[in-house]
Amino acid sequence: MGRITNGGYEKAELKKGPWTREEDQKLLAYIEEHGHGSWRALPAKAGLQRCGKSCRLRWTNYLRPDIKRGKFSSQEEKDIMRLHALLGNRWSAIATHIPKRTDNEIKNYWNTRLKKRLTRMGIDPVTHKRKDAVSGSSKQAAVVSHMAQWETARLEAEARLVRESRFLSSKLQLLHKVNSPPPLLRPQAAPCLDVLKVWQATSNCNGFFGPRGGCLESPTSTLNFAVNTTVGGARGGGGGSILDDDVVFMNTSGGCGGVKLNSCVEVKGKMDNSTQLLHDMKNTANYSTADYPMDYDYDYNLAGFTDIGLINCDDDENKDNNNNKYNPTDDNYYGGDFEDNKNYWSDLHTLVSSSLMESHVV
DNA sequence: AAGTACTTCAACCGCAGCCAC
DNA sequence: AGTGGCTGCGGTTGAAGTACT
Repeated sequence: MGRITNGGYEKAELKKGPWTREEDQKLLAYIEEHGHGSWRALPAKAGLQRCGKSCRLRWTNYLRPDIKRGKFSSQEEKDIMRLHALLGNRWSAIATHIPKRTDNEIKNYWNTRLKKRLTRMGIDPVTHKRKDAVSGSSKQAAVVSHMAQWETARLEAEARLVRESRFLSSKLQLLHKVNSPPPLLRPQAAPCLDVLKVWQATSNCNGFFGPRGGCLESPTSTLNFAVNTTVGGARGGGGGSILDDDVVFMNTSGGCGGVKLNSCVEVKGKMDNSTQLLHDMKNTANYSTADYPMDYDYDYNLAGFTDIGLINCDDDENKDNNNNKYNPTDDNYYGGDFEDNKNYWSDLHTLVSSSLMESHVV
């Protein structure tokens, strides 16, 4: 090889390719003992002939104890569909909303299965519209764009929280060292300023708001990870305290068509629990024209989105593959081969697209 | 049984962005 | 402001597994 990449800090003789059990054990043992700290320094300390990047990837995508492996549930499929329709190929953002799944796993699942199924149905997996349909109206495009903007704003807020929590994070890691168990860092439910959460919350579906309360966690969610690393006590259950930090939420004084999203996302002060946060978000979701922070010239009925998750949405349907209630990745699960599942996918697509089309009240 | 095509997914690559200096 | 270290992200690859002929 002899190749030096990434600015030259990754040396050439490092091992590549699949990880062995022994390597996994070394990495796990080291992180359990010390936390990962600097990924660059980790391989030498852990006795691994790998680059830090490879170690990070292995940990993030495979070894972390809070990763759910195995087949995706139908609820997860639907969530991915909705999120992809909204966010596009922003896998890390999507992973933020799919508990215990990594961005890599979701990306693979999309590329190898969901995208193909949509394509075979004549649905453009990029636009989520039927290929023979007229290319979307500008309003629909605006809706998607604005929702993506909203999510972007939220992610920016997340990033800021992460930055601001780093100081505390390092201190807590020290505490972990003293008071084991060390940072196996199971991300607990972190409150999430999340429009999708609102959709779910306003429906009867148990999706993102599981029995534990608002449990939006992702192995790759920097917010979740950081928040939990930082706060430790920021538990789910909807009532857990969130970071003692500024909270971003929607401007409530914008008025219809008046306020750009960027100006709407602002620090409004400190909020002491996610229940309050959710309450505010739900109020926002009640599409009061005056409250809704987007600047297009029609009302945007979020309630339309809540319907997306309602098919097959009872808890029984959401049993994961561990109890083998169904095999959601098997095309046969929905009653035969792909053609037989057309209804399922058609319904899903209809919900995704119709909620975009019909969700505004003219 | 053997060869080929297809599928899956762990892992890699390179870029972008953040941060410290 | 510029630079380098480092991490995170999305696209891509390729080995292994599976299905098909």
